[in-house]
Amino acid sequence: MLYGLVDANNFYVSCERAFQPRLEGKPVIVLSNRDGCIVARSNEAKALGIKMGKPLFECKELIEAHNVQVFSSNYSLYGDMSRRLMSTLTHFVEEVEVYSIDEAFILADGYEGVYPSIRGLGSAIRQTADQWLRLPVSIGFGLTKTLAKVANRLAKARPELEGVCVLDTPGAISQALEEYPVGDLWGVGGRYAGMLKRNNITTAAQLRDAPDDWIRQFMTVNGLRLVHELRGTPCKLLELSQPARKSICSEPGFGQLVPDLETLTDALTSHLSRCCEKLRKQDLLCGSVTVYLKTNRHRKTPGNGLPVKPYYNSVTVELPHPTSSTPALLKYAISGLKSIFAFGYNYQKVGIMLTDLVPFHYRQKGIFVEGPNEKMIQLSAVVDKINHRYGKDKLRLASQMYNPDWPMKLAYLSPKYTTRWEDILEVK
DNA sequence: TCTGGGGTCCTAGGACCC
DNA sequence: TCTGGGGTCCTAGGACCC
Repeated sequence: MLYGLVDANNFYVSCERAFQPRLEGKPVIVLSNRDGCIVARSNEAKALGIKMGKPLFECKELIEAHNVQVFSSNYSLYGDMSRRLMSTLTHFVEEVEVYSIDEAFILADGYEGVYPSIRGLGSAIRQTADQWLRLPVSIGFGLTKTLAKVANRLAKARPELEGVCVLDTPGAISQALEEYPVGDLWGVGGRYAGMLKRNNITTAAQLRDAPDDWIRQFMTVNGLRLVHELRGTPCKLLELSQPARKSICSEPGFGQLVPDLETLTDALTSHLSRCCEKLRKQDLLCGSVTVYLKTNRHRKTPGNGLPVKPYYNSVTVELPHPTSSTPALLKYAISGLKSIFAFGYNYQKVGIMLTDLVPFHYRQKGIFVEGPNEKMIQLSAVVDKINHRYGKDKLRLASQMYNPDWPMKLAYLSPKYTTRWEDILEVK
């Protein structure tokens, strides 16, 4: 039995390319929400030295000099392509864990009769993803999820493997781990990588051979699980059903600095509406709401170079009973915002987080307080339906002003090829 | 002289993931 | 001028209980 990790290469870029073949072979990048940072790059863009997470404006010159093709995030398209990719996988294996928008773990077991080898299974998946979706994917197989991750990265890095890497023998595993930088392991971020380096651990093999007590002490039980997985003992199993969400949040920036409570309330209403839609879509109720407010930490005062008066504050308001009604939650959110608002700052973000989530069917009426207002919840569901049909925010609360001056930065958006009738390609 | 020994719950902070 | 937006898990320490 082997774990497999199927990962779409440069996923967002590949989604754009699937519908615009002229982008093949050219440097392409995709931006974060509101066109702020670079979140996906084609191999050609990577080769130019365009870094992940860099703000767009810092790369302007490089982009113009090399005619890099730029796209805003088109989540309708990426989400739909992701769903199609995951459903393609179920044609090959029974057990699929959707791990992220572009990755899935699979369990490859008992397919020897169908495919000549595990490599054969991998190649078949790759070929089908290309044929059905025009998505390039890489596949790694290993004794554990962590080893499958390692194999996946090798499949991407070594062209001679043709997108499929199998680590199923002690020799192959050891050799791979001896050359594998410890910082590239799943579960080792910048902090741990630095700490490990100071202790002369630079390869995955050295980490695998470190004493358990030491790992436990400095990397907690998560580190210990990682080490056991490297040794071939599965500690992270396939999660076939999506675990219930524990929180839902929204904290997009404004794209400009905001000093007044009125505009903050407007933004808060908009974020909350978004969160509540997610909440209802997942059939959940929310028991408490946290609001936070912050200034821009990047902004510096000219002259001394110190950050402009920073401010951060947050407040959590518990609801008398869980609800998913937008107006009901908004009342508490706005009272929270008022309690932490301070004059004299230019705010960059107002964020909102819904926590204490419970499934809708758990709702119960309190003994001394009224239960969730069923009519208000039904009303919100109707609003969702109407907005789904006629467009985002067609129906909205009055405190969410309609402000056409706000620059909605999505300058490079591609059509929603697969989810909007008007955007479907025509074949002539 | 000698000053108990269990628990639970909550929060903040730190690490990580895509 | 312009700097992403979601999530998860673990631990230590404090408050409180009997």
